[in-house]
Amino acid sequence: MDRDRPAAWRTYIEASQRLFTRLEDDLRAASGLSFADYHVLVLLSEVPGHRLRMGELADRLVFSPSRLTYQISTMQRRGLVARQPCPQDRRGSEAVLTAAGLLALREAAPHHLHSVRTHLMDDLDDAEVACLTRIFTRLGRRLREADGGDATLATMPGDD
Amino acid sequence: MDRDRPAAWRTYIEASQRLFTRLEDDLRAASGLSFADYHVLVLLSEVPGHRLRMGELADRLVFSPSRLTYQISTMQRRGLVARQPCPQDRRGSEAVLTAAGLLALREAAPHHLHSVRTHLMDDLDDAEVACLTRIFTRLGRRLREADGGDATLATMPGDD
DNA sequence: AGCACCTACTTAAAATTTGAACAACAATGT
DNA sequence: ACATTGTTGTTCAAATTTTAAGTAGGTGCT
Repeated sequence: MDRDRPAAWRTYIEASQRLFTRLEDDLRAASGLSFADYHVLVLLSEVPGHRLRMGELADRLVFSPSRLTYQISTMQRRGLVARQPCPQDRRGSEAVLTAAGLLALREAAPHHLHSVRTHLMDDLDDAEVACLTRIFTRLGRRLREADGGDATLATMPGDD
Repeated sequence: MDRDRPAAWRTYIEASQRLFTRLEDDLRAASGLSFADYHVLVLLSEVPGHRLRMGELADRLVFSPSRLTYQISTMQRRGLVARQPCPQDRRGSEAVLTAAGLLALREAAPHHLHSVRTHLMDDLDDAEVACLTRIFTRLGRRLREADGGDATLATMPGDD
């Protein structure tokens, strides 16, 4: 079984790549939103006040700070979000969901969810969904922890 | 259970993003290769003659043609691959693995595999690996079919 | 207060990716 | 042979992303 693990990894990464590409194409065609746009809107819509600090948003999106700056700037130009100075900390700013942004999300969500169902979920039985959730919940938790704490790769075994 | 499926999807995509970022950082630190570089080297190393047509390589990498052109150009500059005209079809060219490229791969592989084990595989039990493989093998097959024959070929039971 | 050092975000320049247009060739029909 | 259409890969400009500085606030120490 141990020899199958590299194969498992490659299967996973290639199919994921294809899936992301496909879902992004669908989303863009249906709503004009990129994947990143959509995720920003979802995250903001879920949070009280519909606003998040830039840094917090970057963490959740797994984006670099400057990438988020650019991302929010373009969304701001399109009226999907606004940028406001943070009251507590005058260094910071917050991204705030606008009415137009919320509307765009409400418009796009059903298409996107349908797309996710079609391309991924409908093909999975309940046990597989459970397994997927379990694996990636655990993985996500571990990686988030590692990002904060000691992240170094353990010593290399001299295997070849 | 149906309400958990969007959550499952988001868990999966966020953890995947973190994982890819992490593995790429490790790979780059250990070998100076990007994820794309590494993947190109792996694909070429596995194929007879260590050469692939540009189009074929692009398909397997899930890259656009022009992105592959750029990717191969940079690898060519670094001596990891060479570009040769295709004998059968004078329109085409092939990417060929060089000795230096093969060496770079042999050098990088153990680090990378160790990284994959550390960040993903060691955390999964056998049942989870099996589940992961099953899900993404099926998904990959379905998406490849969808990408190719839009209407007529999609429903054909392909013999591979 | 004054000063060294963080932190949060932005900006600027370089690298990468995309998308449309292109050139070279192959395949097909006349 | 010759025009017609489809493939294969490249090129160029524009959009996106990364990397490296820069800016403006905060924090803590004396």
